[in-house]
Amino acid sequence: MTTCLRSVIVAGMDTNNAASKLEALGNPTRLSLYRLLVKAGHAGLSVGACQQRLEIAQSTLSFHLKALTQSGLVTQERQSRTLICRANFDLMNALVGFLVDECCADERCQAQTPDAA
Amino acid sequence: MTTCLRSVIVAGMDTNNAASKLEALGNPTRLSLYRLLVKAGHAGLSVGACQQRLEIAQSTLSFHLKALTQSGLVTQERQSRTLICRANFDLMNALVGFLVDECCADERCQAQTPDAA
DNA sequence: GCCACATATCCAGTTTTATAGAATTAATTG
DNA sequence: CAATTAATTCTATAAAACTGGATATGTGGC
Repeated sequence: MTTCLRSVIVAGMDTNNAASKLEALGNPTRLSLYRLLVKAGHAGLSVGACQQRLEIAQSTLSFHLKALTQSGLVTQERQSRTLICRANFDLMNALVGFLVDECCADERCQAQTPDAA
Repeated sequence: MTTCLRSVIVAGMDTNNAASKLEALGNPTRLSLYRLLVKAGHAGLSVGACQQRLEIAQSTLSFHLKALTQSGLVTQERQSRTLICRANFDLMNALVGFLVDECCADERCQAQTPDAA
């Protein structure tokens, strides 16, 4: 149905912005962590729960988690002693949108943007 | 309409695979290059044309282009003396699909996968 | 075969990541 | 305030990425 899939909105995203987010996801440990949170959905997971599942050193997890939260792809909410982590789905959608933005702008393409130059 | 957008197929993608592709896109220079090719669509662009637009050293472009082609995100076709580069849209779709795969598997979600565990 | 063109590889140097043990901060409970 | 739990920061080290100048390779024309 969609060749260039363009069904999401690109909101306030530029190249450097998007690159830093993709870089955050471009590490096996961080991607595993992110996907763990994607699966967990709105409920999220505590840092400790993530550590148990990923089986990596605490400091290593903290290092990668920091990268994901700083990029905005993961949000955190304190619940007394534990920190709940959640995937930021809106940002993911914006990122995906950016990747396919202006897809085939110089060509005919089934899924052209209405506002493409 | 879709909260977790899941309209593409995840084909032969695993975490390490996806991470290496995301890493390839997670650099401003490479992301600019990739988006240049996305805009160019099926017609693609020669390496020289990319260099003119990006204004970086030849060796630097070659370095980044190699990363993109090795990851499979960009394909190349020789036309006599020039190399035409094209974005691999199918792989991009697979990558996006992987990112949102099993989205909210542990939660109710509008766009659940039919085969999710 | 030689020359011009298009692109890749080699080779530094510099900067950035990734890892994890040890120490530290922060929040809760008694 | 001492003890406990949860998570981060400090520190060091090894590995990898990024850059661009110089050089090499492949391609086509004369």
